Amino acid sequence: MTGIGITSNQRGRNVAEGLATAIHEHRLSPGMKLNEDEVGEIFGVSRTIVRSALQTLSHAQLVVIEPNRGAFVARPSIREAREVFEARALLETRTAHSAATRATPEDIALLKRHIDEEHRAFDAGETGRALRLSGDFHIEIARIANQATIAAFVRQLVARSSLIIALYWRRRQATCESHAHHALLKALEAHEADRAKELMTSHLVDLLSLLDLTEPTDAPASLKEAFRLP
Amino acid sequence: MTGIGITSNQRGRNVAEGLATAIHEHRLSPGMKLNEDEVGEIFGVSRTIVRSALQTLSHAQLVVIEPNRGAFVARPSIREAREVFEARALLETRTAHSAATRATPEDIALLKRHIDEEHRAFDAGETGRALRLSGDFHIEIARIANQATIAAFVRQLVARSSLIIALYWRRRQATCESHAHHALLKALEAHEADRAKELMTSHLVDLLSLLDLTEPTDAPASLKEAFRLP
DNA sequence: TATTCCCGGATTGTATACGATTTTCGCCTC
DNA sequence: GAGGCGAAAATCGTATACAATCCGGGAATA
Repeated sequence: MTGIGITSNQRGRNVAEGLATAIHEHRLSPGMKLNEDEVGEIFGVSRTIVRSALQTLSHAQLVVIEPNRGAFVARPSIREAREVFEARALLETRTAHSAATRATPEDIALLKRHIDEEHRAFDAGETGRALRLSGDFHIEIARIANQATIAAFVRQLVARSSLIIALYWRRRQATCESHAHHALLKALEAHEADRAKELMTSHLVDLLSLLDLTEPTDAPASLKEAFRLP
Repeated sequence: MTGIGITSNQRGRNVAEGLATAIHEHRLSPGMKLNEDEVGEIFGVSRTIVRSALQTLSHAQLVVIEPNRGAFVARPSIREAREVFEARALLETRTAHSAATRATPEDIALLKRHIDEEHRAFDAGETGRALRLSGDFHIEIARIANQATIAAFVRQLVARSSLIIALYWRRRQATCESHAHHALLKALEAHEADRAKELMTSHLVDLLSLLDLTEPTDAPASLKEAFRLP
């Protein structure tokens, strides 16, 4: 569930999701140019559809459209990085709290499977997929909280976090992640709302503190290889 | 500043703003069909631009696009109404608090002028404009809080509130509004952050409690008359 | 009269054509 | 070799054409 906003346009939605997933899995890096013809060729659609998808992504702030110059994968500034995590702390303490009071055994089971899969992906060296799954964990909690409006914001912020991590994450200890998620899961399962809230706060503070918020190095790459085409 | 998300498309942006303002001022009612040709004719642009604008508005959840059926001004459900005000309470307590610590004399002066204009519009019987200005007051506070990420969310929520009010507001005492705004202003001016926070909370709770959250009556109308065309 | 079916008009979905703008790159000058 | 200039190529912005879909109304039937 790598959801962006609601598009009516089914094909445009598919393209947007494809690009978003690639961004979440760090196959597309911040700053990369998204040429309309090229994207269209990759997904087998016309520029009309591609433009619709790019507009969708720009609303989610995953993409920046520069007039007459084209669309680029967004490069969140240091300031934006802080803002995103601050907003997440504000919103996700709420979702964690609410999810703890509402979580059903099925929800817990789902989250467990999520963590397992995240672990497996990480052990298999599929760091991109692991990263995406780790974001999905937060989105799942927002869904359980049963507040669609806030959940939509969280989805957006998690997506942007993925770009922030791509830009500012330089250390390699990605393991702490799943420990924090496991602790959160336990709190949710025991319906300890206040504890879940605190765990979420410290988890997000941890994440932010692990970032190296200095000017990022450039990391260009090719669009086609992100989608494994010749 | 009736801002929606960032569109590159300048013309599409203008159309989106025009429609959004009309929604804020209750000239376009929830459920109204937004025919692409008709909108295009009103703004003097082709359907390409209109579609872009409608997509923008659908991301802001001011418009719902039903595949193969067209775009309609959104009709927030009772549940959505509660969710929006709950999210606003969460986000705007933060913006109020932060704005109170940061507000400069210029900010205060701007807010004062805002309230005055709101008053004037209300006294002049321009309830639509008064309504929009009252929303802008909240957006201005979010701007002063200097947290662009949260401010963008607040803008969206304020815009949706306008639809909610159009649907569920049945009493006629719109006066309480500006009293609450005035009290808030005083707290901001005195840098009483905690007080500003509490005032904001109770203001939003008040607003929600003044709504009649029962199934709304239909209120159809014509698109062209919303823009005063023959 | 109520119901179903089918067709024509209206409206949306998508591709494509063409003008506008930017980018690239060879060439000239200094 | 650096820098500036200009034309060609690449790319984006918008309108329009055509296909796909939906909607409403009238005829046929029971």
